[in-house]
Amino acid sequence: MEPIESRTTPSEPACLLLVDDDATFCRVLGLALSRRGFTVATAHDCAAALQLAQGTTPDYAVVDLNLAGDSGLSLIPQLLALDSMTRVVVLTGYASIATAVEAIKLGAVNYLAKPADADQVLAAFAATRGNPAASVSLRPLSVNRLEWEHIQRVLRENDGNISVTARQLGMHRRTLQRKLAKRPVKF
Amino acid sequence: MEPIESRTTPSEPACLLLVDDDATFCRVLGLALSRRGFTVATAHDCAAALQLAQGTTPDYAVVDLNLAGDSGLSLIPQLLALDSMTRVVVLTGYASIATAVEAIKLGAVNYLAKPADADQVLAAFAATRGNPAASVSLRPLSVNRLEWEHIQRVLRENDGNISVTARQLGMHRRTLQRKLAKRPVKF
DNA sequence: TGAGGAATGCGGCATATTGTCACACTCGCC
DNA sequence: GGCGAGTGTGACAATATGCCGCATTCCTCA
Repeated sequence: MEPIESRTTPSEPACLLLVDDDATFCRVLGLALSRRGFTVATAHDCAAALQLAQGTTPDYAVVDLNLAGDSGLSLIPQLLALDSMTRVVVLTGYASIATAVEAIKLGAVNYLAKPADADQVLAAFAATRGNPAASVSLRPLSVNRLEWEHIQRVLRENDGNISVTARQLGMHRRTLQRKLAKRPVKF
Repeated sequence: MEPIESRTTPSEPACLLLVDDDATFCRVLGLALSRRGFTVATAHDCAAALQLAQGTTPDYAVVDLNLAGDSGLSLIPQLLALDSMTRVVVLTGYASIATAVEAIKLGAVNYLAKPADADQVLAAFAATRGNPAASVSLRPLSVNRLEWEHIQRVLRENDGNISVTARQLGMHRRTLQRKLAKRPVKF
């Protein structure tokens, strides 16, 4: 009901660190976030992320888990060591309850599964203990839309390999083919 | 690989509170845990659980989420208020990342999805920051799993209102009911 | 050069899921 | 009491899916 509260102050734009090894994803989400008033810095691996964070400690951070090399999980305490006030949300395409539990224990304020848009990320930042509804997005994705996004994302990660994707997604290859054949993405 | 470390001391049996509205489940898991050296007390709702905890503050607690009436989620801070040293593990048949995040934020040390046996529960108690007992899978969610997570999240946002949730999800109410009635976790 | 191995595209079913309608019931409310 | 909204359930047709098979292409490797 209430509008999403922006945590940015107009006089002083909040600094946000975006860590994801997918350059395209970084660009798209980064642009969306900067349009919402954040000063966005992006990094594609842990080392670069830390270097950026040491330069200007970010107020917010969005980190992917499956970075090349080590896990983004280890980045959480490192960022918090630099500034314990940083609000870190984990955003990953390889979501699992186990890593979610770990991420929160390590100090992340929230945990999102891709696909997620900028508004969902903002809502995730706003989440506080005892106020779970903070992750409320005004319009949740329809299950079909969500499925489509997810399929596209995993397919891309597998370089378009339909067989592997179908296996990972727990569906039959024939079924995946048929879903992909249907161009119209249902609302 | 390494053997599960029991946290019970043989000289002084640890007290464990088991909260689940399923009487049969309580009996089976309770028996298994008591055989492993715990003094087990069981409760089927929040009120009874709190009453027991006020009598003898438990060292460990296993709480289900979907108790009749209010959520077991609210039980976590209440138990910790009585004794902040209590190690609380959430064990639910309707596991989702959203509730897992909430549970950990509220102070639970771990979060398990049913079905889980006594040994898994013990391992969950032993889990500490940086030493995740749970296996971290680096695999994308199956579409079914993703759908389930999404449904649970939206359903929670709507305070369990099935009709509204179905509309937001773009699926028929009847279909949502059938999905919810079905076995919750599919790989 | 030819034999695996893996992916792909597609047809055809049997089975499972879903959409749709209908009906009864419970609440909270005016 | 009547109204609107939500819920649980059954029945049935329309789709979707799982699962087979087969032909084809593209690799790799001996």
